[in-house]
Amino acid sequence: MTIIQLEYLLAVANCGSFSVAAGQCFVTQPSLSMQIKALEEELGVILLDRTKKPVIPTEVGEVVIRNAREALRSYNYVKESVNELKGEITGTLRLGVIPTVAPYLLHRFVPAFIKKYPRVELQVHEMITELICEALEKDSLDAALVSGGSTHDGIMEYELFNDYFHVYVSPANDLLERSNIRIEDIDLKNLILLSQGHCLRDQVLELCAGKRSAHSRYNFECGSLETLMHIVDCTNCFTILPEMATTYVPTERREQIKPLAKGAVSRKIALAVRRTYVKHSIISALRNEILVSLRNEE
Amino acid sequence: MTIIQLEYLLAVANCGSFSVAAGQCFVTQPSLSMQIKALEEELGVILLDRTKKPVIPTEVGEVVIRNAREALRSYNYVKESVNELKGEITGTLRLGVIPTVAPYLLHRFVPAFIKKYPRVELQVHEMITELICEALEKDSLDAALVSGGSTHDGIMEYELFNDYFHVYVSPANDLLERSNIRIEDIDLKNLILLSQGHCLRDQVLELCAGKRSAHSRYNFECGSLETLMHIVDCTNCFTILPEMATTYVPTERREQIKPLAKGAVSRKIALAVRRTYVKHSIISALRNEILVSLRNEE
DNA sequence: AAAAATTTATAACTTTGCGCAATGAAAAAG
DNA sequence: CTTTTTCATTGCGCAAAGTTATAAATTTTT
Repeated sequence: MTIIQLEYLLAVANCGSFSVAAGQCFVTQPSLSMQIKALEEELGVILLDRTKKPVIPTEVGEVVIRNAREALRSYNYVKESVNELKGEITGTLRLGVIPTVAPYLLHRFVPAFIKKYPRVELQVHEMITELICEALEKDSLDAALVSGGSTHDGIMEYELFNDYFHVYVSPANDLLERSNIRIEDIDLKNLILLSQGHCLRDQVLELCAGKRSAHSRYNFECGSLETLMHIVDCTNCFTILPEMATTYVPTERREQIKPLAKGAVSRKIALAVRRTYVKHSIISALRNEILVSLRNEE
Repeated sequence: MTIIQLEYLLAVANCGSFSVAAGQCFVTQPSLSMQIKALEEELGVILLDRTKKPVIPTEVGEVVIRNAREALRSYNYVKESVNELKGEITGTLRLGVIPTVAPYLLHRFVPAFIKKYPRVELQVHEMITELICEALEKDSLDAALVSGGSTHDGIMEYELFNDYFHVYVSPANDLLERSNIRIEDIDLKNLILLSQGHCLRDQVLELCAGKRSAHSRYNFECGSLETLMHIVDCTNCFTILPEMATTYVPTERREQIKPLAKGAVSRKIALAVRRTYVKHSIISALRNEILVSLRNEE
């Protein structure tokens, strides 16, 4: 049983395919297959059910995979601990970012970060919260930028800042005249939402909970806030945006942004990590860099 | 960084010598030296100070060794978990036993155990509690039979049974006439003890705490209870024995054994394991076998 | 203090194991 | 039924880890 074999096993477990896993591990498929086979022979059990598509772990496989993940974690921490002692910020950082944060935050800190830490390979993956949580637990992400409070048990969050909600109103909507809007003023019929899976959608729905009127008859559900705004512009609807997203609204449309009356309504942007995370120094460098970038732009 | 390199590193850390470590790892010394060197080069730090005899870890080395131990633990648990699932009791069990327990307990369960679990290689090491604790923490023992409550923090104890204290009196001593003896009757001047390091010695001293008279003028301190009894026999002294040790006193000397008046004075024999121990199935099989052997002989 | 022994490092050679390319077999998709 | 996809099998090459032999340095012995 080698570390490589465990890595290959986890790769297959993560993506459900020998050939895809082989690609991710940068080896050929036969090479990976042989190693998995050797591992199964040594342990004396079948770990993966190849008859199913996608390939799924057997009962024993589930247990071995769970323990192998833990083993690789502590194994990698040996190297990591040396880097920490040396004060070196080196290695790969796989960062997940939710789609409603990525376009408004990444460009603020990424350039400075990669310049300051040239020995860190930063991999950014845009994905929704649910996938981020899975990935953090599976150790296929090291950290993620998410909306606070939307993660599971095994995940820890470092709060970064508050992101206040605003209403973005169509020029054709009556609310355009108002200087600020109360939640009570909102008519769900004219509210356009992000598609399912986005935590911002859930937060907006939460915000309007208690309002019993029917949802938007348009039922536009789209994947990016930019699209959402464009739809608002050409209907008589409105949507709710986080402050971040309002920064890049062109001047001629600034009038359409209205703060929510009771200003304390916000989401908290947080840096999420596995509870037993390992890359302490890189991640604290990242956290610091994000906070610095925010301070600079205020 | 390979698992082998970490194993070699731990071997050196445990025995303080490259050549001895190589022997323990069943490879030649150059082979081990090369691997350690490769590991140091990869991590970019010196792990071992070879100028000292015995070889000691550097500051970074200490950290790496600690984390490497943890990594190997979880690594080995992958295999172990499969054995548990298969219900197979296989592998090596390194069992430490304190010297005041070994001669009276081992023969009761070892034969049955090795017969019942032929695929377990049982290695018994007689050593004092302090060394046992170190060995459990360093993962160079899997489990140990000790006197309850004498272990450190990272160690967990499964209590097995009570072992009551008795007084063993010289035929020349006045106490010989008594049917039982109170602690108050004990004159420390005539008490013979085991040598330092034995937990039984400390327990006996604890028992007599508060008594302020001088210790035995003979100051015999010996390493085995058998020797202790022989010395008692040819002086006018006495000693305190656990019940286990009285089982094999010849009939003609049985008169010399006196229970302690308040019968609740005992040590508890326990099976000690590291808090994060791994060989669950073997160890629970062992525990069970010991308990069965006790039941059979009562 | 010199000699012997012990311990770690280095060098040359051998073996083992992992990866690759090519190919076969079986199942899923068209 | 054919085509495509996916995993398994085979044979070959290279790199990594092991071995023996030997050097260098330190400790122990005489």
